[in-house]
Amino acid sequence: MGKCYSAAVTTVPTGSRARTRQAILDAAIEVLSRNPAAPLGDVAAAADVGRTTLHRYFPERSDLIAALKEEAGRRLDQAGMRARVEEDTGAAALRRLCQEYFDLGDTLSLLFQEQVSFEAGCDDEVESMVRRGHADGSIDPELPPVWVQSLMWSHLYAAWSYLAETGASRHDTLRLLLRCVEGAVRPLR
Amino acid sequence: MGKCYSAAVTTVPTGSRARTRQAILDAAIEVLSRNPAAPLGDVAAAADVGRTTLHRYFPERSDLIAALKEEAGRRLDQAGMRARVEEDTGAAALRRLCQEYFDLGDTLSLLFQEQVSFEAGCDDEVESMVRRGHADGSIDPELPPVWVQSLMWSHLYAAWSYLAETGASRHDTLRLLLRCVEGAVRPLR
DNA sequence: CCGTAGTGGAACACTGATGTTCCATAATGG
DNA sequence: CCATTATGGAACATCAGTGTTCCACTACGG
Repeated sequence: MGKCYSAAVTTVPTGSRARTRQAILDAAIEVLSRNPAAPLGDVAAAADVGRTTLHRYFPERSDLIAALKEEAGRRLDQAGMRARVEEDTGAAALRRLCQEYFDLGDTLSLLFQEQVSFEAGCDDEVESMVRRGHADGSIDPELPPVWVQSLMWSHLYAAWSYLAETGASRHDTLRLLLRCVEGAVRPLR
Repeated sequence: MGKCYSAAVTTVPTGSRARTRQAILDAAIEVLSRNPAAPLGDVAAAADVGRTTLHRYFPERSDLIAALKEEAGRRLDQAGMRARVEEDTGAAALRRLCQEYFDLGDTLSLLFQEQVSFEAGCDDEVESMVRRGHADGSIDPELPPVWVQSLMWSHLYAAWSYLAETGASRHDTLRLLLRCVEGAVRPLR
């Protein structure tokens, strides 16, 4: 909000354009995360813009989807950065990554609903994180990196749906999430 | 397959009708589990029937969906029966339940894709199973039953997507699944 | 105060999915 | 072998979402 882009030389959004564009993207994330087949009119309404305007920014639905993937990818990357996955034990890093992803909220739901494959997320870093966990004994060596990744996403999904179903607090849900991921990946004894 | 219904008095499927109907349902599960928005023509094609025939059995799309929910619910129930969730420790029962659900295959994917809420599954039995686990020390009492249920589903999702992504063997995937559910729910020490 | 950028609304053509009707063709059972 | 039953295909009207065009309105900066 209120972020001010210094005008670039190329055809880059002036203040107002950027704001509208962002409003549309935010609305799209919110609406399409609940129903991936929602009509564009609904997105426009949620963004508080006319359908015409939406088409002005994203001529075709696929353009919007593409921009959405990009946006989600960006947020995912940022979350990955914040988690500093290369520090500490593998399990501790995984814990931080889960927390950061958890905080993404609707963006997360979008990733589940749409086909935005999770490969988007920095695959390699996660893999090396898991391998480090294997080595330092914080992650069971029997669990392949890809599996751990799959596991993390599914736990995030669990947490998200638990939140939606029970109306539990974000805080408690996060605790359960981290507690169970920890238990799932650590060596059995 | 080959199940023979004794002709009832009311308008009940004769042999052939039942078979066609079932073929359509099976195809619908397969097709719609991959793309919930797939056109009915695709379902008909997968079932090796004309679109006309499909409409003869399910006049509207919503009718097909309803029948699908019913079918999925039935299979879910059967799986629940087979798991005998009221026997053994809570964790052992949970383990069996996971395995039975895992074996449902496409039906499972359908449950994820469609909005067929998981409440369909025998909620109460699962809850008492978890409570039993709390009591017998095989499931961490800090984990609410609904959370455990959420967790189970998400692990099943993880397993399914892992299978799809990596082409790992069903057997190995199941092992990972059970291993991690076990670790996730058992008391920390 | 005027010009421009950004916008919204109405109207339109187009497309793909849907649901219906009608008819011709197997298959099935008595 | 004939009547019933189940089916597939073609043609059709309908509908919702999409993408486009055009015009009017507003805000804002020079």
